[in-house]
Amino acid sequence: MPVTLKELAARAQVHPSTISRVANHDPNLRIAPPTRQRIEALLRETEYRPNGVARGLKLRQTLVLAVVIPDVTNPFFAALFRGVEDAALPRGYNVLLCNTDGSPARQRSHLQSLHARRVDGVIMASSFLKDPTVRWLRHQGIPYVLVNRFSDEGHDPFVGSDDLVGGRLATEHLVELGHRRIGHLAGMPTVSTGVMRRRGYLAALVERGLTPDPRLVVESGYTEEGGARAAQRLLALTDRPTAIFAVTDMTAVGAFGVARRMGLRIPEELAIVGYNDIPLATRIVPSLTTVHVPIHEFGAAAARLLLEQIDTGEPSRRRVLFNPELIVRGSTLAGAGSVASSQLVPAFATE
Amino acid sequence: MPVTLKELAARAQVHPSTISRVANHDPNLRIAPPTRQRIEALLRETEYRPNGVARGLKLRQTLVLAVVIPDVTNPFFAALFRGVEDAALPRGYNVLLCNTDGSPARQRSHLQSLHARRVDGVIMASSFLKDPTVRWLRHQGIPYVLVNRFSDEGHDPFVGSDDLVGGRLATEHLVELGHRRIGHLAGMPTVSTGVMRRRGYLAALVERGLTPDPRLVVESGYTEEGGARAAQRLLALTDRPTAIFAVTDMTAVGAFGVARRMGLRIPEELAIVGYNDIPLATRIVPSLTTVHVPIHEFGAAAARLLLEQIDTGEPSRRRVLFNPELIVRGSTLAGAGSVASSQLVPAFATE
DNA sequence: TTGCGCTGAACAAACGATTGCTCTATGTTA
DNA sequence: TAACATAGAGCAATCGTTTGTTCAGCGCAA
Repeated sequence: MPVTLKELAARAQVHPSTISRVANHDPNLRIAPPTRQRIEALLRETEYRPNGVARGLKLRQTLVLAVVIPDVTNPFFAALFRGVEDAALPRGYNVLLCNTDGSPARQRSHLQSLHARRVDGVIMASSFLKDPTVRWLRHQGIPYVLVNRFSDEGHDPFVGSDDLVGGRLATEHLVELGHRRIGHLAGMPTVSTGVMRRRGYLAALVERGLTPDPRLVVESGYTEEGGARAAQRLLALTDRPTAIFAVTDMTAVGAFGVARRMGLRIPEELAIVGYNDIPLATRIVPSLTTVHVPIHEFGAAAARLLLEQIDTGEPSRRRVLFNPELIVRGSTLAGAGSVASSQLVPAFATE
Repeated sequence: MPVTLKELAARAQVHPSTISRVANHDPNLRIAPPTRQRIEALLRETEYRPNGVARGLKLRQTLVLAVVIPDVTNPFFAALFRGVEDAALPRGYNVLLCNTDGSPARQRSHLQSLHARRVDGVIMASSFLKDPTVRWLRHQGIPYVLVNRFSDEGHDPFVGSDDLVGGRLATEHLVELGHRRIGHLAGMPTVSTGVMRRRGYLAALVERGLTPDPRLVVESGYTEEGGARAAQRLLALTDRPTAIFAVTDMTAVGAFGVARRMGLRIPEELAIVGYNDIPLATRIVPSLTTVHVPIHEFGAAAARLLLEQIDTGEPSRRRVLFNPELIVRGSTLAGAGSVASSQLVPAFATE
């Protein structure tokens, strides 16, 4: 249905290659002005666009990137994706979105499919610490960038923030507020964010002279449901914590729900700190104290790092790190909610 | 880098076409058992996967779909996308995600790019009532399905719900609660959901003997910011409404923020109804009364309708409609929040 | 021995675009 | 006038698969 070079060639009475050169603005093309005009008119008239598939076959580049994440329904990953798309689009790339639901099998199957499609590069935000699929990517020579979660010894191009520092920041804040029993909704031991934030949590406790209590660390995974489940276990303890550091905002939201159903007032009876500063953090009541990371910028930086590798043809080992930043809101400091929120509301609110 | 048919052919001492037939399990292939085994062993050993690009060129199908939405950062569209992916993946399709930010120009540019890539089909959730790009899709013969928003006279394959009914449902609920002055945060007059829900709102008022007041209808668009802006205008009226029907949950959330900053208690001083029932609706306090639509199913049904067209090669005019359903929660009925929420919480909450 | 029918593969033409190279006029210079 | 440079195109290979067709060789019956 769409017009091809051959058809245009027939109509313009020239060879297809000539059309191709005109369409691609070949700089050292010698052509008679009338011929050029005839062809250009035809190109405009037919709105000719080269068949991307044929072009991809010949040029060995598809102008397609892929983003592999656990679940776009999680606002963190949605924002991350936007960062990637916003950076990739001006360069002519389109972006495939692959949700793994945290399943290694689904991840593997996605990557194989992406490889068969010859995508130009992969941005992965769903990697595990020991991740065969990451090694597979490396081995296949597919350009890739890890984002938010690193893998193995960190010998991959990576964009993220220092989760150790972030975990410490969050925990120190709670200690400074006077909390002695601080629980942790921990991520998975197979995921870098999980181990690093937990490590930051433990380091902060020890540095402040508190003795970590293993019963106060409950694995929650990264979903709201997991957070709720874990919070429930934590709050069922006879000597329950007065504060919780949740590995992500979504798990913190899960804890919120449980606290509300138990009738615990936040922050008076239970202080909660999250991680990532997703938009939802300012919409719940009280607003959520959290560790801010530039999510959109994560995606954009990852895209740039990936495109750089694609351009140079060289795999990179660059690591782009952003500083995590504590944002104090109402879930840890009564009154801070409104303060923080008035600082954070968009301009329209002050009209 | 990846292995090709030709290389395998050289190694197996057969012609590439033979390898291809074995790899594709050509049913009427006659081949000597030893040869077949030799080739199959080679295929397994090298983990051969046909080059999708070359395959796409030859077979004229890319096994790629595209989803075009305003913004995946909006939970509604994120869930919609998951619906599409979940239905398309088992059929071997991957899905491109395109965000338009509501800009017709960006939408047009995306579609042109998708066309050049020869995606097998497009699912569009960002269409306008008069939308040249929809007509362009039709004209180009690209299989497509509209979802949530319809276009033109509705002569397109479509998945969604009856927004007129939904708007009426929401408004009737408020009337029945005794509200006389009911405001409407209206969608855009260029978008079907906007006009239909507004029409439903007006119909409900008239049917219940109330006189619509034009000043109570303020255009908000579909973002939280827009909702906040519009709500602010509405609540600044001397004779301000006691209830608001917002065209979407996100705009309702914007109104929530404004109400809170103005110190208005919800639902006592201001009742709010949203639309779509996104997950956020149950996470805010009080939880949001809203018109439920099966978002994930929208996406899945759209994908099925699209694949059906791709399979048959025939454009469809089928319209898949789901019934909108009112979910009463705390933002209109004090106390209903906890009731509704206890009905809606996942199993873990009752442990 | 000729001819026929199979089997088991190879052959070759697409799919559309890109690009180094070749070729033919024409124009220029010696 | 002969030699040569240059402009303006066409030629053809290639990217990796798919698939209709051809073809060589063999067994077997007439």
